[in-house]
Amino acid sequence: MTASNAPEADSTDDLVAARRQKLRFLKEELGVDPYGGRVEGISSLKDARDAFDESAHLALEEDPEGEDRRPRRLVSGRVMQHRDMGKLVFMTLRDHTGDLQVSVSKAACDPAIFRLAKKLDYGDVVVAGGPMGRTRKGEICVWADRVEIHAKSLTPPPEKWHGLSDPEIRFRRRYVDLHANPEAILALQDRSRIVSRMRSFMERRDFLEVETPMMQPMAGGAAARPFVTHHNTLDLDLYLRIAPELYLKRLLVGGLPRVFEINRNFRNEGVDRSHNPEFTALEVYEAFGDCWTMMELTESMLHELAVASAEDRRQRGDESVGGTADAPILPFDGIPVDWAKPFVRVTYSELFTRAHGFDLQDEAAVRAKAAELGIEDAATRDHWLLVDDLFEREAEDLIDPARPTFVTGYPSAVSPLTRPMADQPHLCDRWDIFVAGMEVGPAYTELNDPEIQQAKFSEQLSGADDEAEAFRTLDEDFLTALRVGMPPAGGLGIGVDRVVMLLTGMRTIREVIAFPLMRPEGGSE
RNA sequence: GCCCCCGUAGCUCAAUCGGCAGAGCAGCUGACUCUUAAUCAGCGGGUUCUCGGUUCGAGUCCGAGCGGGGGCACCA
Repeated sequence: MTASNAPEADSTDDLVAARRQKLRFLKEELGVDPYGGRVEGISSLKDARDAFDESAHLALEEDPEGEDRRPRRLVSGRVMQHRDMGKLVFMTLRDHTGDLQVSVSKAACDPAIFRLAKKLDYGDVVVAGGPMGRTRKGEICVWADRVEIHAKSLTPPPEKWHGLSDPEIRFRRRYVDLHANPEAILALQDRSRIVSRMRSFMERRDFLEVETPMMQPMAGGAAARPFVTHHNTLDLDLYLRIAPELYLKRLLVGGLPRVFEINRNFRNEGVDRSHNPEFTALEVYEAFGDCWTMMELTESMLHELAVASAEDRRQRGDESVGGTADAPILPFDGIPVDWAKPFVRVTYSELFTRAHGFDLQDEAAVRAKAAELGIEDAATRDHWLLVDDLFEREAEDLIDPARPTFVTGYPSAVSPLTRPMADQPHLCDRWDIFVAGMEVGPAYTELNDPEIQQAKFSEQLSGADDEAEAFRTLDEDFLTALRVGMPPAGGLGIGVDRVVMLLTGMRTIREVIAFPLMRPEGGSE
């Protein structure tokens, strides 16, 4: 790592220098603190706009000498536009609720205030107060007699018309993106609302929210590569969790019959449009339930969330929302996703047969097809693993992307924590829900027989390659817990980020995560 | 990890066949009491991602690296 933290000489310097010059002017000429302080009684820009009173405005128009009944508001925001007309300054402020114009007339305010208003830059954080009125062109605005700067922006902002579109800068400097692109802040507000409704739904169903370890001595509950970290004083390697499952089940053993957790999982895998290395999952366990009670719960919850999101979006004038109040259609990546109940249900084996023309139990046909598709070890690998390969390659594509779809009855071989079906043990009581081509989450009738569980763990370990073996170890304590006795249960995992994508129409997972992972800039070693 | 594409002013983008690196916005100076991407007059602004190569000459061609986008793989 060599030298230069020093800013390089480019035109940024000139732009910053101009702003520093104004900073000095504010301090020395106007005697104001350009970094402000506490302010009481600030209205959001939306509330201020809503407070505008047409009759009070008109009354004053007709009789300028009469009583001014216009409501006064104090607002704050970032300067997004600034038009200096000489003795009249117009600026547009932006906050988390939208934009509002502030108009400053030389005749109507203190000379020092007017000098400050003229000197403001795009990006400055200001507070302005005055009566709510209209301009001659009809624009609702604050006719400000109070203007203060509360944070001088030293950094030149993005271009006002085209804005900031370079995804590299958008996600690296999200704080700029969020005020430059109103959709960005909307996505995070929508996310918050969706998660809050999820939580409220689970609480209404009498589930208890819990928090289980994110740092685990063994990374269990899923087959994914974990991140490794280290505890110094204990001299202990720890894994960032890949799933909370094994701990939530311990709580079932302990006697909490309905638990859920909304929190981060970490998987050391590739990054793409629908995968961020840390992602938020809703995980649910219900004693004496099964994957079918989880199906009802999931359908009701997602439907409720979709209805609420559609309503939010309609209210803000989003014309892309279709369908009816109870059966909204929310477009995602060009697909009009229809959230009407009931969602589609289809069995794994039916989809398989439709895709390939033979039954998934027909081992010879499966091996032949796998060989034809060039799948490795088509002759020797486990039949059911090949089945799942074939399923993922062809059968998933047959699911209607415009309808939330439950695919039921997965092979037991790919679901080691799931109870096999009594009448056909090669399949198990598990489903996955797909929406718009994305896997949103699976649910299971959980395995609570410690003997079968132990056998399945061992089987899975023996099939692991060297790399997998390095972090997949048998969780003895979990088996001990099962031997204490876990009630039969239904379990569910939902990818929260993906649900938010679907309900907000955001095409990439990064849009719905405040700070998605980016490789560090100028990354030498 | 693999394949394809991209990286030019603060931002959004041009630059013909390899021939003096440009525009709009923003910035600076000035004018303007009703603007809405305000307008008008004038002025500045570049390591063309980095390093190396080919060439009389490289933003442009070649190689390597860094970063980004898309796809594949990985991902119960």
